[in-house]
Amino acid sequence: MAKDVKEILKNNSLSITGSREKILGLFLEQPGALAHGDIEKRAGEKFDRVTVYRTLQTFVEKGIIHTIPTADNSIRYALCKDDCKEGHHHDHHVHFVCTQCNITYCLDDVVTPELKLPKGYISTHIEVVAEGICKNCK
Amino acid sequence: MAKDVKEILKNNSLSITGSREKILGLFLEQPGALAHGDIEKRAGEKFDRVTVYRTLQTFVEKGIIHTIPTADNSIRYALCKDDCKEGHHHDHHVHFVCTQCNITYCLDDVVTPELKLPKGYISTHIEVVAEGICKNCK
DNA sequence: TAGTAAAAAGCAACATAGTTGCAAAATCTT
DNA sequence: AAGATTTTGCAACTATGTTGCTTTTTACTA
Ligand SMILES: [Mn+2]
Ligand SMILES: [Mn+2]
Ligand SMILES: [Zn+2]
Ligand SMILES: [Zn+2]
Repeated sequence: MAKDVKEILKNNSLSITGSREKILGLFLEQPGALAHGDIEKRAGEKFDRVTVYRTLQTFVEKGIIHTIPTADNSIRYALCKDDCKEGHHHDHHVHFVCTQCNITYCLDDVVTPELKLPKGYISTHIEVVAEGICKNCK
Repeated sequence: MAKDVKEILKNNSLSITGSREKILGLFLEQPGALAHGDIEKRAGEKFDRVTVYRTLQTFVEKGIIHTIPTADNSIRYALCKDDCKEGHHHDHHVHFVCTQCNITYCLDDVVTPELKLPKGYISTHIEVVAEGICKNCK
């Protein structure tokens, strides 16, 4: 897994540093999304808060992770699929927040539905976040 | 102002106070949603920050306004329709954020679509936020 | 309409979240 | 290994949100 981390960083022309390895590793070793707080708790003992902010920002810009808006106003981050490139994301899938275990899932196979918007509205991007009970908690 | 501020407050058994009149008035006198910052800027000169927080919280609890999650992690608030009651919201509509004028619209006529979730996932609530250009900006 | 109980507002202090500039340290390139 | 470049850590700062307590305002009733 540590090898994968370095490869992903290289593929995105990012220099290999401790914080990037650690934080990217956190995403790879578990399925759900992570809130900034989670990351800070699990990586922030080794790294400065500012470094965590800047690392996440870099990963988002490079298309390595994407953000997920949630109702409680705490941004979550999750790994992108390979087709996301620098400055251009393609994460057109639905997200699911379990109200029991509080895990946020990327439902990669559930495509964002089409919407019939009123006349004059042109949408470039649609975010869908479902809330409920996940397969492990029911 | 279509509806009377005082009447809405009375109907929700809320006492009539300066901050509640002012803040509810802000929502009634314009079509879009308001971020906390907007409200503080436009009402906060007369009232304490804490009062603004508590007033918004009260309005949400009473079903007078609802929150809208957005990608930039700043909660917006918008008026509910009449069928929202204390402790029980029914705002199952799509929201639209214009990337040009930055207004957030409640598209009351666009109902949240059904989703085919993977086996085992049971959703209780779905949020849909579309981003793009609104009818006034195109 | 004045008196009173209850509710809300204001204030201060605090906690958490996020940003910026800059010097020191680490990484990459040759 | 040396130098150029990038990244980090630190400090200081702004913004956002919360809590306990006192004063003020509101709603109600005598
Ligand atoms: Mn996702
Ligand atoms: Mn709405
Ligand atoms: Zn769960
Ligand atoms: Zn617009």
